[in-house]
Amino acid sequence: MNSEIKKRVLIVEDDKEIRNSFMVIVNSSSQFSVVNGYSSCEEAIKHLNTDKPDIVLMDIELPGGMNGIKGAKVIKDKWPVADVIMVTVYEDSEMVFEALKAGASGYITKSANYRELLAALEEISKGGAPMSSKIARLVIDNFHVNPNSPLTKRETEILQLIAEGKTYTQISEQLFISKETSKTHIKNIYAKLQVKCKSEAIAKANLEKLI
Amino acid sequence: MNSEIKKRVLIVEDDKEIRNSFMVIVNSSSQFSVVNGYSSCEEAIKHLNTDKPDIVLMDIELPGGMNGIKGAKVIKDKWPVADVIMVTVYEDSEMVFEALKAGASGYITKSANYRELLAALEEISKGGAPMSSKIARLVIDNFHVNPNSPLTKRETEILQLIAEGKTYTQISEQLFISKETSKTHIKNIYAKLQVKCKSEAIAKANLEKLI
DNA sequence: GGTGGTTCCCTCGGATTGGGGTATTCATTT
DNA sequence: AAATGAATACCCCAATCCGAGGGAACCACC
Repeated sequence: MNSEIKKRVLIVEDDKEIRNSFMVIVNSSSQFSVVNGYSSCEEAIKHLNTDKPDIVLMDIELPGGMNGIKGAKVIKDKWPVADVIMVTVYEDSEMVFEALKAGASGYITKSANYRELLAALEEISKGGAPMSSKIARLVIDNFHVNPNSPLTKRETEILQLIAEGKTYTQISEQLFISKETSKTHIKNIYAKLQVKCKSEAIAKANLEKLI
Repeated sequence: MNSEIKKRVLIVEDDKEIRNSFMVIVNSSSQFSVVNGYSSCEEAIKHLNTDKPDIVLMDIELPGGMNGIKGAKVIKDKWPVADVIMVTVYEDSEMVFEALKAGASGYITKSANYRELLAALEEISKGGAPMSSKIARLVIDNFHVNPNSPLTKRETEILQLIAEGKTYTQISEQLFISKETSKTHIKNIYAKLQVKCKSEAIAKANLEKLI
């Protein structure tokens, strides 16, 4: 394959050994080539316009001012065409979701061998989202709504409308019921969720995936 | 491998040919065996307690009263230990998310050959979430927040609090600003999003992934 | 016949909301 | 030096929304 059309890979990783190891692996491929490697996000961000990466391998646990999450956000902001793959030692649930929100499209561990690393690059190149089984399941499970909701169908329906910020009046209009009925339902929701205002109800509903 | 510890696979698929083909493939594996195959969710649900499936292969486009989405919901409700894999011809975005919300843990196409089908079963057995590259990316992209938000940092922060149902007063207390300042920010948010109440703001924010 | 879900009604006062202005400070940009 | 954008703060005002307290009817499913 001609080097002109090789995908440009940028590596941000503070551990020099890992960084070099990743560089060697990536450069060994006919499809990818490393355009640069940095030990901090700040440096990487400075040279985005000249590095022009297609793919960024971003360490999450970075020393100094900017961690990988924030780094991914800035990079996606300044150079949106790049696909970001997070590289981490932990598969911590909270961190995964923060990284995804920040714009990451893949998630691999530092223990990845050359096969896994190249597979991830290939996967993201063809429009996929490389990640481990565990993380895939984590992400998918995050969509599941709680099947053990204490709320009735109608109450859930109304809770959804509350989540959209609808007022009593709007809810009653939308569901073709009286305003008083909406209020009754909401009172029952409050009792079941043990909350005392819309705010708390929505917060609790999101927490327990009731909607 | 002893048949006693084979994973019990249930197939719900109205097309007899596909159903039989899937049955043969699954039974050819040493790890899995088909406990039953039905052409409708209703039938499958009736026999859940005797079929005791570990994995359910569920067709989405099912004729009659109950489609696969609703079917998955009921099955996860009545037999929660089962992992549900949706089987479909389309990779329609809306349908994917509905299926995931309903409790599905995997998503494969009907065009899957025996390798792909068995790979999906193995993947879900080891706690993963089998899906195509395209769907993985769809799901991951769904987490990304819009980097082109018209809102400032502070406004986004306040919008998040509104989404939690907080009132002006609560917001001002939490951010250590005056109540009037919260109002000013919210007025600006309304102007930028072209909405005129909290409800619409939240709905629009969710739609455009502003938070 | 009971239970649970959904519907409807009443009263009440205090808090919240949204719309209209204006203004200061600070940092960045031009 | 001027301008812009962001964040902060204050004023007035009317509408309504909210949460809490009751009671009650209808229907479907056990």
